[in-house]
Amino acid sequence: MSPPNAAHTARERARAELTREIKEEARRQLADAGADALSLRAVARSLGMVSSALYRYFPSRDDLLTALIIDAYNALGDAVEAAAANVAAADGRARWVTVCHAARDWALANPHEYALIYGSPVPGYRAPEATIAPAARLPLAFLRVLRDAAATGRPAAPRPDAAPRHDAAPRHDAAPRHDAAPGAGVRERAPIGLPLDGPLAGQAAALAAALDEPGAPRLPPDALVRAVIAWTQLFGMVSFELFGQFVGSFEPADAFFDHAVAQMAAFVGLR
Amino acid sequence: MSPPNAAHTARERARAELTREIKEEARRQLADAGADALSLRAVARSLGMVSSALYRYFPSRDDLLTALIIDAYNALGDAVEAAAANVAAADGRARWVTVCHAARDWALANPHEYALIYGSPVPGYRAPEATIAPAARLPLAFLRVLRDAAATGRPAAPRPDAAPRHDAAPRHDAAPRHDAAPGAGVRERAPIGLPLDGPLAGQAAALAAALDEPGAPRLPPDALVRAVIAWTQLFGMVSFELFGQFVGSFEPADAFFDHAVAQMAAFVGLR
DNA sequence: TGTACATCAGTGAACGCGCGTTCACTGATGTAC
DNA sequence: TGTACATCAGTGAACGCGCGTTCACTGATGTAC
Repeated sequence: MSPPNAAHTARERARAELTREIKEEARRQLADAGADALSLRAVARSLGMVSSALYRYFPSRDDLLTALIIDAYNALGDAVEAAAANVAAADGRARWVTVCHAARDWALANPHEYALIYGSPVPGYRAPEATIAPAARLPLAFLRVLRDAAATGRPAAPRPDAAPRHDAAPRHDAAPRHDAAPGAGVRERAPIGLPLDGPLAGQAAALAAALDEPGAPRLPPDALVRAVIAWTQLFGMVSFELFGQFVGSFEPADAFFDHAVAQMAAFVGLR
Repeated sequence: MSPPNAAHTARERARAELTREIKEEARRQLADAGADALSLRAVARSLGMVSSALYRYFPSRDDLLTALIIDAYNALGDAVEAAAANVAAADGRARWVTVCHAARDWALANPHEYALIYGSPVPGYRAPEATIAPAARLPLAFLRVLRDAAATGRPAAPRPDAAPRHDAAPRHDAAPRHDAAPGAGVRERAPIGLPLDGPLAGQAAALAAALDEPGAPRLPPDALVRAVIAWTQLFGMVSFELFGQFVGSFEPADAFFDHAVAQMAAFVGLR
């Protein structure tokens, strides 16, 4: 017997295959001309079909877009989670660096899919609920790095903002990293630093509670805020790089990115 | 006699007026449907003209887009420079905060123009050279804040990453800020912190040299890199806020933004 | 101040294009008995 | 194993739409003498 949820009949296999091919071709067109230029007719043409045939697979252009968006979030989520899995949980800093690079690498390799999910919204398109969970995978992966480091690593020194040891900024290569100082970890709470004031403290506490997972320690609100700051920083950099704001300054941006990621690691308390 | 460069004849006045009106209407359509949906025909229709008449003012759709992009960069540049001018040069931290808020305010008030210049590139559109100078105004304004603070302010304490004093994150309001600690300034160079490694040090030094202005002290490469990191951070946050990535977490983002700006101020050495 | 000519703004029709979506249809694949 | 019917994929034509751009034109505004 074939695997449980697999398609059995020729029809089902053909359908799954063609659905995949349609999305592939659509992604190719995305890369050529951007999301707004994505056209059902052009996709159908490339596949040697008549445009109306696509309606057997996606009820409308927006549904195809939604599928691409979900796929993109999942591809990025896969990349980041796989990267995190390659580094020991206790080695928070190395894991952080690896995960940041995985996100950037994916974005550079798939610039139009990146633009689709992190660029300006497609006019007239409203993202449905189904995109929320895949979209959350990346930020959750980042938080997990912090949480794991806090749970398994050695607590960091009391001065969170003090300079990390003088080492070269991490090289960016494919090999998994296990070369950071053993026992590096995340501090449990920032003893020094800007305190969270009124409304932010409330938002952060609520979000931390919403992110509770059974068995895992709750992230301190301060750490959560720092993580979100780092998250925005990461995507600010990637967007600038991809969308051309670095032209004439830090381009190529590899060295800048390495350095900024190291700074961020210190900022979120990983050392 | 009328002012030197003013239009004299009725024709010239009418032309200037209509050019302005076309751009205004185009901006309105931008706000409705985004850059890709910007249509010469729709603009003409709204103005009660025939579409071909627009070609007397802009030789093509792309030229109209370019004009909007340049206007947007200049509007943002105006907003930021005006904000900076409202705070004493020596009060680096207050000036930094003000300038960051001015940028965010402009973006929130003009989301589609923001998307036009800081969002995903419009497919098929290649920004001409004429956009470079207006685009540089904002980063230059930020650097000027640092430079002025370094030149006129009191040098900061030796521990750059140490916590600033425990004050509430700055409130975000329209009034110019003069309430920060007198004599606050920027440190001349980060005595502690991640050093710049090979390629980055070279890039940063070259960029610092390229930014030289007669009479002004050259920014240390380390400070320049920190400033650029802060710049990407700022626009990462604004983009996330505008493009909807904060939905369900730090929304509204005011408190988060205030806090992050304060952290950034510390990061770039302003206190 | 008046006239003759040049410049320019705006018109209206047209070209050629591509789009998303609907619909009645044909023929192949799958299912129940 | 064979037959009758239901399901589904893909076709081809059509609807109605909007777009950017070109072109010959009319009539108003500006300029030189």
